[in-house]
Amino acid sequence: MSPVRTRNHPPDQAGSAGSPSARPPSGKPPTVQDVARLAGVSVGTVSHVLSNTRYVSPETRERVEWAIAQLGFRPNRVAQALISQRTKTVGMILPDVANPFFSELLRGVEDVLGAADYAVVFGNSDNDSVKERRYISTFRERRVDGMIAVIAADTDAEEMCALGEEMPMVILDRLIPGWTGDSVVGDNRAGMALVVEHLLSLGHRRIALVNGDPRLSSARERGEAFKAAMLSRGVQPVAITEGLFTLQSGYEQTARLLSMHPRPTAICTGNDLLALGALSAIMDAGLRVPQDLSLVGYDDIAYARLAYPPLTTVRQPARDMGATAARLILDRLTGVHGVDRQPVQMVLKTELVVRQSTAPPAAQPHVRSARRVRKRPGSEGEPMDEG
Amino acid sequence: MSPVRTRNHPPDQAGSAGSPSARPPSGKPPTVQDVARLAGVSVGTVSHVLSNTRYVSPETRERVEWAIAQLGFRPNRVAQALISQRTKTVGMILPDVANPFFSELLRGVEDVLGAADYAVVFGNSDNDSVKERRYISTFRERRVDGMIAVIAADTDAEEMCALGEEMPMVILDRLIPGWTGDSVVGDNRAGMALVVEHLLSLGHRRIALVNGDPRLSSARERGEAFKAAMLSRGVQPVAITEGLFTLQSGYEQTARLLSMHPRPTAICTGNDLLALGALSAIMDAGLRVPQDLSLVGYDDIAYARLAYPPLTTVRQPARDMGATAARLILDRLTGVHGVDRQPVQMVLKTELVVRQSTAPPAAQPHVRSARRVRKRPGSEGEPMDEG
DNA sequence: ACGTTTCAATGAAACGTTTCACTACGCCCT
DNA sequence: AGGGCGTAGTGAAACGTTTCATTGAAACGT
Repeated sequence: MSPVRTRNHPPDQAGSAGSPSARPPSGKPPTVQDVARLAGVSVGTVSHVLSNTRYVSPETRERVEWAIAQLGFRPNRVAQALISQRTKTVGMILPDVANPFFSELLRGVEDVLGAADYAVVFGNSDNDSVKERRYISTFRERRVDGMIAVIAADTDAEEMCALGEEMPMVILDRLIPGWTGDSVVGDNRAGMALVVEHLLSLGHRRIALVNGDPRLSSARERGEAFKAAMLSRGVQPVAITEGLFTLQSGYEQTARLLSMHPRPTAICTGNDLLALGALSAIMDAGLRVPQDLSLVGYDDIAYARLAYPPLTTVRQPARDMGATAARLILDRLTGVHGVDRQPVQMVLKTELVVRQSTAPPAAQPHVRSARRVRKRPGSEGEPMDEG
Repeated sequence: MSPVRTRNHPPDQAGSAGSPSARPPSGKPPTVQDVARLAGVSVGTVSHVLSNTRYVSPETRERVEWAIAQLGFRPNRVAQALISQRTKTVGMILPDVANPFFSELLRGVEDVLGAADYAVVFGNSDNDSVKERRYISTFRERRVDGMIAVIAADTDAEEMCALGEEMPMVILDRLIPGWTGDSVVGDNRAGMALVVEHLLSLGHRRIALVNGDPRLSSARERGEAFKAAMLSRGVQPVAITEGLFTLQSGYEQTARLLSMHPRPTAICTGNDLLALGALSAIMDAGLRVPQDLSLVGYDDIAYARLAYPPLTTVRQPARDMGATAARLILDRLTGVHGVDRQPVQMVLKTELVVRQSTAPPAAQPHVRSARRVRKRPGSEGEPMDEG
């Protein structure tokens, strides 16, 4: 049929051509050179076959593809990256993958980038801007094509902006004053407003807020929205306390609140970890949720629903947020707009998920003896960490 | 003091030498060439200064370091990788980062590898061997130095072994028959034996097991250990059911078990997600834990402790397991033993964590009307996913 | 004074791709 | 017949490092 070229072995039999590991175990993986030699063509031609970069005659193409299959050749992406100046890699910085909210973000990021044949490298900053800087530095040395970051509380804005000038970058979940590039956040103000609305409409008037670190925009915005929503309805917050976005901090802040007289009838929190910590403190105090006290979380991590009682909370579409950030990066990297489209700030919708941790306030709050005393978490050698 | 070399600008003033961004924004990052030119030396010398690969005279070294600082030079790791054939990158495959057990593993891996200046790239297989294969393939193209994998249920053993021949590889959490390379697992048999021991000594005799996919070694070993431990004490399991390691599956399996007459007095589970699902089913049936039924989890994910009641469970040192796997990889990559040391199978200790979901069985199990009926999870548009 | 050794630094090759300028060749047109 | 042209393929340069053989100079011994 096709004239057999004579330079080298033609694909005489398709017998072993389908087997991807038919190459001799020569130690090192085969290169385009090997393929070119076996197919009897130049390396340029092999490259063009691989990347569909130019027309190659059917016979030649077939020979090359046969040689590729024969050798089990896989292009070396390191070399590709060096020449093309694109690693098809995106770096992600987040405080802690073990935190369910962040791991959900990461999952969303990886879903989108993985499907686009990008690799994700990530680092845990532990909310420490020094670690954060270190990861950013190695990511730059590795020539990632872009970065997605959930920044620490004390991250330097100028530094980030400078970085944003250098490569596509998306700030995720937490804004930073002065950042003018792409960002993806949940609608913190709307979310917290829904919470306040919910509690007020249940009849609560003595409402407190247990919040995270107010240097984080997420905590700050939720805190401000809490105040604003309360005041706009003519209700004064009974207390606003701040700490970290951790179980431990939730426990401690709440324990303090519970000693107020009179007690709040409802507690809002800056995230679900705080709420779960609060729940422990409330139970340890011998109080019931929601009969004695209503409690609301924020984020709707998977475990909010599994708590007892299941937490009323504000759902943030964490996976979606991650996916959106990834799509923004991809858009800059491969999109038609090019790197210099207008920066966008995506604010994703949040919604109130009413479960069983909220109810109308008791007619008159009463102190009751501990119905069932749990040991304080942190005893029996179980420190309350960020979980 | 030192004779000023005349080829180029000497470091006349240290004034701006400390500022890392003193270079002109020339578009592309500076290279060793630029540094060499500015310092008036050859690129080879710059390389030796950077990697401490040979003695360089103090004056020359100083000039080079000055030039590096001046330009804000950072070595291009892609080029380094190409020439050195080592990317200082490790690939990790896991079923789902959003699963707290796996994200904890990943955290452990990243802690160790990040500290050793390795980057971690990862992919979610969703327990699908096709996706898994795809990630493995791209990781190979990217020339990762090694891989750590939590494999899917139907992963091909031969394929993995072949891969293990090619690069350092550690199998994590789930063994695979025929795998002879490094592996890190928790001591599933010992862990489950502790559970059985605990329940028996509380007086339980009607004990059931709710398990995950028995094609996974983790599920299989726990199941076998359950049977063995029971039988060795002369007690027959009342039921062993299998499904997936998910909340949903835990709910469904347990719901079925609860319709048995007489009911089991205790339920063991293959992991905490199953246990949390079981907990929902039990509460939906109007039963109390531990008064009517004892329940035990496995893994001790962070949320086991936050459930109501806090779960008695077997603690697996997930972060440690990840860290150990990472250290094994590092040992092969940089260790004194070299790549060809004997493979090791690390079996990490597990321990029973007794919380409040277990108690002696009621004198005579009775059916009681629903004390408090929770809506079945999965209603109100909240599917019970893997969480 | 001359050959040998040591030392610091140089310049080119190599890593495995992509891309670009070039070539050989057949074809068409006048 | 000869020039122009489109086509399929070639070979070398380039990417930014590391490494290795080489060089030039200074030091040293006889």
